[in-house]
Amino acid sequence: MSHHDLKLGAPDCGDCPIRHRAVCARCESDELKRLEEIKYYRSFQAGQTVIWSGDRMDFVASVVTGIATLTQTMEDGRRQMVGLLLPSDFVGRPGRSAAAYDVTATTDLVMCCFRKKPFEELMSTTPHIAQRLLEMTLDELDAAREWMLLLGRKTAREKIASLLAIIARRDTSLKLKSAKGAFTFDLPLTREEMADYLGLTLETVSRQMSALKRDGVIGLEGKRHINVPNFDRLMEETGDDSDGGMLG
Amino acid sequence: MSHHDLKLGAPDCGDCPIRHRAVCARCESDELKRLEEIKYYRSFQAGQTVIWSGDRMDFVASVVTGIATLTQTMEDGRRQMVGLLLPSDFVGRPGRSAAAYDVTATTDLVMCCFRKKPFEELMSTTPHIAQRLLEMTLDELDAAREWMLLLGRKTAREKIASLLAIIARRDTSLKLKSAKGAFTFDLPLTREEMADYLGLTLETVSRQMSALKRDGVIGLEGKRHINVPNFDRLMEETGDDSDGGMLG
DNA sequence: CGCAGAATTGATACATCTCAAGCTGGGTGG
DNA sequence: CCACCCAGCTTGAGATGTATCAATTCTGCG
Repeated sequence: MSHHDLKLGAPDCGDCPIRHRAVCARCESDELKRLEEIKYYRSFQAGQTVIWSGDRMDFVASVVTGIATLTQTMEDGRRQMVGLLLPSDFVGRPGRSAAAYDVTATTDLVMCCFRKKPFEELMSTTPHIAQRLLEMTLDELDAAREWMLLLGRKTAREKIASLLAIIARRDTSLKLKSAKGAFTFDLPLTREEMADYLGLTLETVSRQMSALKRDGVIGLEGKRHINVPNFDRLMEETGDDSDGGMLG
Repeated sequence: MSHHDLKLGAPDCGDCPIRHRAVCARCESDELKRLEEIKYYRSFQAGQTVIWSGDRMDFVASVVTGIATLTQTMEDGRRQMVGLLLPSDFVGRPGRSAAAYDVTATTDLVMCCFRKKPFEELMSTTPHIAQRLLEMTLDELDAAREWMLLLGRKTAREKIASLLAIIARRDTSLKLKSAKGAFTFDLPLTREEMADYLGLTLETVSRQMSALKRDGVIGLEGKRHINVPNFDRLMEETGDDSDGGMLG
């Protein structure tokens, strides 16, 4: 364990910022207590690898703060991001001993880890964890299918617009939003990471970002700070249905 | 309900060909009994739509025999397949009232349907169903991520080879296989459906099929009957790691 | 100041798409 | 039983979007 990968005394679940959205969301206080016994925090610096595909993985975890990515790499180096993990998202698969993907911290990252064995035992005895995990997994599957449409059928411009909309929407659901109008956020990804998310090259990402700026869809301050004068305009560029598709 | 969409008296779960792989795989006989009370069979002809995206969906179901697809369609008609449902696969999401995707029978299809409300109640009381559904959903998520790599980074030739390998492998896991060597199967998809799966046009699919035939990777008898003289050769064309990635 | 990583921009190559013209095989009606 | 028909498929020629290769230009930081 390097000094960049710190195991920390974990704070109380009661104070946890993701308490109500993570895999533990539905737990009663006695269940929470049992989780606390098997949990520990780990921190990673931006750019650090959390785990390599194929490595033994003896824990599962929730992202507490920061952003991590799941990527697959082909033998010749082609890379595709297959997961973007935000606070409260879950990493690892109960019942699997090796990591299936590379997990990387793209920002400074704090994870709440559970030793896998006891976590699995806990899962089989307390339905609340399994229920919540099922719900989260179904949500991820829906997101993956949306992503497949993007990868298979959208143009480069639509892909960029879609990614910006996804990040903007997430940010907006946390912070408050100036109704309907302009707002602002920071890109948590480099151009190359955006390219890996979208199935493009970083040059194409750069060109399309410039094009969206030239056309007034977005504004750029520095490389990472984006402002969107008109969210509806951005949405038009994504190619998606206007009504966000109510799934109930 | 048209005469092509028949509701049938459902046979006994004991005789069910997917009993050991479907969502009911882990159920005890008393749980099975309760499932039997809320289940009914429906049949569809090849080409029929099971349900349209956005429609009210008051059941969930398992595919018993045949093949169905999930597809998303953009306003201008671009289509992307996001799921390929084989016998024992599950359709529908507990806790959601509307279908999120178009579901279509690509072959004649028999589904074992459960009324959604009672199914959800059953799920919350019997952990075996939820456990199995979680496992199946995690498998689907892995498959979706594999698919994302295909869509984002593989060439047309690699996409075709990958799809053929997937179908071949599935067929082989059912039927017996002539060890390592040549074998044979039927494509359950039209060229257009293959294109929708792979994020290509049907012309590109056709050209690459011809190229793989010319290069001796596959043989074609008619349009749909494929034979693979050397499975390893086909695998080399997929671009995937040689060792099938042990996930344990 | 000046270096290094990140990003932009340009010129060209190439894979796939698009549009268009035939082919093929299985089913149907005369 | 044959001719026709039509959906599914193949093949061709040319257009186009994105990748590739190659310079620059930013930006933050030691």
